[in-house]
Amino acid sequence: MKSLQPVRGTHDLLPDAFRRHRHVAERARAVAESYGFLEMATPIFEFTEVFKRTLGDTSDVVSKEMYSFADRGGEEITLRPENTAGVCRAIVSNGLRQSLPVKFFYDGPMFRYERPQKGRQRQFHQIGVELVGVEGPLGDVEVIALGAHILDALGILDRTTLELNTLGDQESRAAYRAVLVDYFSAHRDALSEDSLARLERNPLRILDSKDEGDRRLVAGAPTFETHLTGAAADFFAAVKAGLDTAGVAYAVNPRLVRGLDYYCHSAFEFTTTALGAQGTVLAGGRYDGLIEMMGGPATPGVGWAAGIERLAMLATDVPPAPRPIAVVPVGAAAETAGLRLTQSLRRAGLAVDLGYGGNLGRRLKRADKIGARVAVIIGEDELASGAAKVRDLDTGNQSEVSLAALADHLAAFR
RNA sequence: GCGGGUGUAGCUCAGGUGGUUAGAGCGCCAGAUUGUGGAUCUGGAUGUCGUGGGUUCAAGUCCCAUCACUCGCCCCA
Repeated sequence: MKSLQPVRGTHDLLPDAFRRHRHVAERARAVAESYGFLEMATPIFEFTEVFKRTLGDTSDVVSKEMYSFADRGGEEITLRPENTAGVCRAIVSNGLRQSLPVKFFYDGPMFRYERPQKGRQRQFHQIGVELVGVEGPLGDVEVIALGAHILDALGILDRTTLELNTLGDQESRAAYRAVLVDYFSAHRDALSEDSLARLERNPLRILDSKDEGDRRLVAGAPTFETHLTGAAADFFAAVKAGLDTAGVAYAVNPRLVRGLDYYCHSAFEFTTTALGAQGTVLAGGRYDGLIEMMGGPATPGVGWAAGIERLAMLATDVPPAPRPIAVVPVGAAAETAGLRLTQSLRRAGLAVDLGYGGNLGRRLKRADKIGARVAVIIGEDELASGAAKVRDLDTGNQSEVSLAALADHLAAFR
């Protein structure tokens, strides 16, 4: 252990930050449920094979970003870098192919061994949805519309752009890939170093290169549109028409490409310019071949994931911290009565903070600092008279309320 | 994994060309107010100057390494 620092790229979530995260997750869950997506969870680690077989050996996630280790039994284990593979594994493991289609929502930590920067951490959190067992474009439309709806519920939809593209079916993609390789190979000397590597591993990736020279080449490159099979073109048209019907605005970006092997047909990204180099806020696509790659029967699927940290940085309307009622006992005799009173108020459904020590002034100061709405003061006088002092900490008004009537009186501050 | 920037108190930051006891504001603690918070006033404590080496009579200041953060690339949420 190196001193008392957290591991690089990991962060503590103290209450203020945690409240933002929780707000994002809760809003998202509520909207997802309104679309019929049910929350579920898979383990945060899986056999390494689950990710290796689905993400593709050449993807950066597999080749350099996985937290992998051998456990005590010698099993090769990996902390999940994303959750789609785990959810699909769970569908097969639990025999859920009997109940397709399934609609899942999830929320949890993911792990990637990356160089941290703004909006990028080694342990981060994602919410996401997976719709498995629907092969038609209506599935894509619903999943994308849900993403837009959640962003809207978080107050950030108007600061994002939905970029949409198609990666076609197997046939289209193979044909286009071959044409692209020919084109870029002919201009090899003009390609950037990064793109030369892409040419070997994932030539489609060259399309969204940020390099100036690459972009000039890309501008003259053959487009995917002209290489789509009729079926793939129809599928894309149906997705666009569905989004129009659902009232979801989008911009077709022919250069949008996904890095992971399992995507086909729809690829989409909600992007923003508010997060520096990390523009993607919510992204996903269709992955019809994934379960088959994993060793299961061919099963279509479509879904997306969104980074909670990124969403939390953009979210508006984050609720303020709750304001408790502070019970302030004065003097040793009142401590017991204070505890008894506190517990009875809590059982009545109120949020109550019991002051822990010091004189009256100190305890009121503490009550003020934690944002208490009212302070209930009980000392010897109050015990004798059977009525507590109730002090409104916003206005400074103070009144006497009989102990028996306290819970009802305070109900207004629940 | 590659390149740039930064690291001084809990937080935000000052500390010309090395020089003796390292500062401010906010926050924190105490008192004015031993049964009344917030405002004000008075007083107090902050700290391995990220860490480890080196140069020097002398290092917060210069050099090297390392760690962390940060910006960009790769890639991605």
